[in-house]
Amino acid sequence: MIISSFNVNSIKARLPRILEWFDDRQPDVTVLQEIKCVTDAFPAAPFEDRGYHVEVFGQKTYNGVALLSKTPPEDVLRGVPGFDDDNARYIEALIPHDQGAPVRVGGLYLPNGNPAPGPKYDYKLAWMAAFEDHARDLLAQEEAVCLLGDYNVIPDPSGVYAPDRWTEDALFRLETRKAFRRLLNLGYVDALAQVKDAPFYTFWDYQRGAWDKDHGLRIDHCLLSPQAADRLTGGDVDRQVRDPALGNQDAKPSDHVPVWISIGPKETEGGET
DNA sequence: ATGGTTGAAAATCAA
Repeated sequence: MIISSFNVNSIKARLPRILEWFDDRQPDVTVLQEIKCVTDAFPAAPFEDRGYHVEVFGQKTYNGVALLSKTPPEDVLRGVPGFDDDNARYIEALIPHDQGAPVRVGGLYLPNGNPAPGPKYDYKLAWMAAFEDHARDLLAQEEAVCLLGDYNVIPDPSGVYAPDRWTEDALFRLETRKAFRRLLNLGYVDALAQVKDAPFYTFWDYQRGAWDKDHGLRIDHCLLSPQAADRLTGGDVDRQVRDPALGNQDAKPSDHVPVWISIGPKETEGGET
């Protein structure tokens, strides 16, 4: 079962390229971030035509997340429990697996937090604290859990093209990295780091020719509970989706690319692939 | 040191 995440930076502006990627990757579950539309305005039809169930947590102009799955999702949840958030940044559902135990999938769009320090950074840290509480509660259920999306966190220096230039940025500040590390210390596994060799990136700024110079950031992540990590069979970053010269030319690329992992029916011999 | 780009929206704000 392929579980994927894609910060699309507007579902409407990106639709031709998103559909092209869906047809190539054929994910069983996808979470989308920054759809930038209200729930009723989400273009569900082309996804439903491809056999997906569509769950949306929309917002006007900014943010907005969605969860699309080939099997009907159960226990759909919108927002991080117990956190009073003005923004639509989290959606979660229990997804049946055709051969094994179901996987609880949470899709998140963690606040950017810049400029730091300041109120926006305080909001980021508060969001991370609430998410940590929820992630801890999920672990206690002893299920296969996959929490993926745009974390807006660079976990370590390998995740940024010039670490020394980013030490004061909200995505890379020590306090941000420590909050991310606390999630891992709960018992979650950074799945992409398991299946790929560093360095690799998932985002390239639109400005300053970042793509051409490969000035990227690793900020989209997939965290797995032990029960899910034991079933990890693969994963990758679909980097080609960022190339303006490739793919459907009816739309420009997002500044993020899709990431995906594969979850098998049961525990794999020796862990990974 | 500044500027460079994109999207939604209607002047800027967020990224």
